[in-house]
Amino acid sequence: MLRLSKLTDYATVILSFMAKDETQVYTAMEIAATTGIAMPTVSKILKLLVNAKVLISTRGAKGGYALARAPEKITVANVISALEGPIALTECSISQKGCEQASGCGIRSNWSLINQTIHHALESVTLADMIKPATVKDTVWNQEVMIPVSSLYR
Amino acid sequence: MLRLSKLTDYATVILSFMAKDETQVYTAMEIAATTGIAMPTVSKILKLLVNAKVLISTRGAKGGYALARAPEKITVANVISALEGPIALTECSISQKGCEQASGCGIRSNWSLINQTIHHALESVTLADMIKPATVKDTVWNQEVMIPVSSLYR
DNA sequence: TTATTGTGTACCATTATAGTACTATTTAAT
DNA sequence: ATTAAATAGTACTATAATGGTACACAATAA
Repeated sequence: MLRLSKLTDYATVILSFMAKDETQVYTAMEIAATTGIAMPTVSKILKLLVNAKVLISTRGAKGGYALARAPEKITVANVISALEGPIALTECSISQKGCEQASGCGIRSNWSLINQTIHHALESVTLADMIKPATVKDTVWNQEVMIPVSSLYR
Repeated sequence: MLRLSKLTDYATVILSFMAKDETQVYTAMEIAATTGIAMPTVSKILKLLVNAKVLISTRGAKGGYALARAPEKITVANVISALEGPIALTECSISQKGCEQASGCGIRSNWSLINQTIHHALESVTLADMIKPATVKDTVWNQEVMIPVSSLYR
């Protein structure tokens, strides 16, 4: 099904909430209460997003989390790789060890092209796009977004 | 990691082997022997590919499997959905049940755009592309393939 | 009629995921 | 200083998904 993990899904919900006021500092508890996601789970996700530098945290009393940069600069690819590690479809796109299929492994380099295409697609959508009303009109999606595949080689 | 299952990976190996002679009928055993994938696993994958109409099978003695159509007409999206069901990133892109996040679910329709983009990317690559030598030169990838996102709404 | 080959379903073991718990660390307020 | 409010990090557990296997059934050619 080519699915994302539930945690990644939650992360987008959390981030889209936080993006409503991009400079405000939210505590994990606030976020849990507003989104309806269980507190420990929220906490786990926030930690991962901090490690990936999508969020910044301040510890101690009056601490909390805030976006590390403007929603326009946070891509879906950022979020996914924060939660799930490198974006790649097949095992051997990440590590090559022990991949010795007897036949037909000129495939690999072609997979990597597909990976890049998808990665590119995911990088072209930002958090700002995601919180726009979905009226399709005047979203970035409506402006003939084109993906020049050759640009992947640069 | 946005990963594909191992079975899907195997499927591409199997199909790229079969595409070498697109009209020949191969038995599951032959395929297992050539690819080095365990026979029962090969069999399972072949069954799924038949159900998805990527392969056709003939039963009985002298039976076996062959491509259902030319490699140019078999897309990566076909293969993935055969093995993993509908291509969609989030649960609620498939079934909507019980998705009542307290806040911020104008997101969903935007996810569906991303889904479509990725689906489109996967449909633009065929089995024929995958078995081409990976020399990048004169692959379809080198011809400024562009994906007009607005076309997704048609 | 028999050997060969695919079909379908059910099952099990292993792994990954989601979720939880707990301890340590940092900072603001008193 | 001390306390309370927060995040950080790590380790653990239960559940679900995945990969892989087994077996009875169906179809076809010789």
